[in-house]
Amino acid sequence: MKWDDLSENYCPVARTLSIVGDRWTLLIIRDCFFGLSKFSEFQNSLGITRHLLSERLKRLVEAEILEKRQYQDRPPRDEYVLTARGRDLADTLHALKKWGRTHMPVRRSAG
Amino acid sequence: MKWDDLSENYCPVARTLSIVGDRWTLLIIRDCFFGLSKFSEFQNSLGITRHLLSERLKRLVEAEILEKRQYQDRPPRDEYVLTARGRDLADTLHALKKWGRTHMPVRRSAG
DNA sequence: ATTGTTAGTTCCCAATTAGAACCATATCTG
DNA sequence: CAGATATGGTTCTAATTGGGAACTAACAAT
Repeated sequence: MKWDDLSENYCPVARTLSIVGDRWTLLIIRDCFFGLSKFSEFQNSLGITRHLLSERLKRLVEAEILEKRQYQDRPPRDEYVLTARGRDLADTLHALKKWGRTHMPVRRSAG
Repeated sequence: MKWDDLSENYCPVARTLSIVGDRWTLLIIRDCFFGLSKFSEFQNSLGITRHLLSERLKRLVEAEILEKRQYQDRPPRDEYVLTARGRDLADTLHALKKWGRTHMPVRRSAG
């Protein structure tokens, strides 16, 4: 199956998943909602390899979910920030959060 | 990264994604909401290989999102139906659907 | 000039996925 | 009963994707 084909699927769930349906993407977007924006911040937060992070960020920029912005000149530094489209994924993240809290509570050791 | 480790993550989004965050799982669950329940129904709907479908269904049963039920004796036939836990993923699917409709509309040919 | 930092890219090996073939159980046809 | 068909898988091999380390580039600090 080619996942890009899903972007033309009749089902809107499938179309959305063609962009955010892989293992890392929604975690990156979650981090954006937490205010992270720099390459190294994502990397430290997620433990993702630079290789994959680079690729995923590129896809998210192409999908106009993130916007790449140079925030300083010397040295040139970019940050990745949510677009309006990206911010609209808040509902999805809230739903995932709610399900996790309800159905996968963390048992924490006493104390 | 071992995705099973995510199930212990402090973040409920990450915990949820440890189960449903791969490429096929949410599409299978979507099909369950549409009323599909048999192995071959999922296979025809998704174009997934039997191998992967088998593996994903097993994981979903282990995660108690689907329940495997024998619905006839001779020949023995099973169906996979959503549990209460599984039905609670409705919000997530609705959020994905809404985003897809809004941000990835299908351009259909005229007529 | 050397070291450090950020943001990547390249390379190679491991793990996952795809696709086809195979197997088990049971029904149907004759 | 033999042979064909259907469902629900498992097994095998090849291709794709992911992981991890090393390398590169631009610049700052010392």
